[in-house]
Amino acid sequence: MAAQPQGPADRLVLGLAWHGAIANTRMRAALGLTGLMPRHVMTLRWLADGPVSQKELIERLEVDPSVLVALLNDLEDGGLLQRRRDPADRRRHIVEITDSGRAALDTTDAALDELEAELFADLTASDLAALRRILGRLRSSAEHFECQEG
Amino acid sequence: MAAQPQGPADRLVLGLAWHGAIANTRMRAALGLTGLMPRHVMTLRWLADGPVSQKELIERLEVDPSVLVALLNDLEDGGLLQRRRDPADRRRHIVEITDSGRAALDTTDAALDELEAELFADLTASDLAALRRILGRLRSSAEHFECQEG
DNA sequence: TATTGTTATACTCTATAACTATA
DNA sequence: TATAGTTATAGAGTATAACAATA
Repeated sequence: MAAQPQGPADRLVLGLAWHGAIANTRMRAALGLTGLMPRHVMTLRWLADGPVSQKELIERLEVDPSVLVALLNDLEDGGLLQRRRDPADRRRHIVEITDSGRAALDTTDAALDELEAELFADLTASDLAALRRILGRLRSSAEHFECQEG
Repeated sequence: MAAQPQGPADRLVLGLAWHGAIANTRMRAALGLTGLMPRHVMTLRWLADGPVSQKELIERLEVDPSVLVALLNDLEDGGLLQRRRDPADRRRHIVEITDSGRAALDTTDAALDELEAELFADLTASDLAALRRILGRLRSSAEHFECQEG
C-alpha cells in the first residue's frame, strides 16, 4: 500500500469528530430561518415527552447550568416553552413545551429531514440503520462519568 | 411503542453532531499532556506524506487562513514542523514535518489508540469497519462546496 | 448547610478585515 | 491587479464563580 494516510478518515475518532462538526455546521445553516440552534432543538425534543426540571435537562443535555438558562430564556422568549415553579419544591422550575414549541419542532423536523437526505445521500438504508445502531452503542460522556462515579 | 423519542439518537444528524462533539472533547483530554489539540494532530497527519503549501493545508483542513497560521505557529514553536519559502514562488510557504513532529505523531497515535479502545469498547470489529466505511461516504462540506461551484 | 436556578465575568475559538510581500 | 501569508480586532460560545431563593 502506498502511503495514503492523511485526512481524518483513517483515524476513527478523528473522523467522528470531523463529520460531527460538519453535521453541526450544516444544521445551523439548515435551522437558520427558524432562529434556533441545534441545542434548542435538542432541548425541545427532550421536552416533547413531558415536563422536566431544569436540573434534569442539565444532565440530559450535558451542559453547564448557565448555558441551559440562556437556552431556556431564548425558547421562553419565543413562546416555545414555559417555566413554572414546582409546588412541591419551590426551588425547582418545571419546564414544559407549548403548542408553539411543538409546531416549531415539526418545522425543524422537516428541515432536518431535508438535510439528512442530502448529507446521507450516498448511504443505503442499511447503512443508515447501521449508523444509528453504532451511534447508539458509542460510550457517551454521561455513561463514562457514571462509570467513574460508581 | 410508547413515546420514547428524546435524546439525539433517533435523529441521525443530531446523533452524529452529539457524538462528534464528545469525541472532540475526549481527544482534547487524551492529548492534554502533549499540548496538542485535535487540529494540530490533523495538521501533522496531512504533513506526514510530504511537504505541502499553506494554501493546500487551508483547503484540506477547511480552516480560515488566520486559523492555520496560529496552528502552524504553535507547531513550529514546538519544533514539530518547519516553514520555508518556495524558491519557485516566494509568496508561498512550504510546510514540512520534522523528526520531532513524526515522534509527536507516534505519541499522539498511541494516545488515540487508547481513547478509541475505550470509546468504541462496545463495538465489534465489523461495527468499526462499518463505521469507517460509512464516515468515508458522508458528504463532507468540501465536496458540497465543489458541487456549488461546479 | 445544601440545592436550584440566575447573573456577571472572563476566557477560548472563530470569523472579518486590513496589511505586507511577492507575482 | 491578484495571490500567499500575516496580523489585529471583534464576535460568538463556553466555562467559572459569585449570588439569591428556597429547603
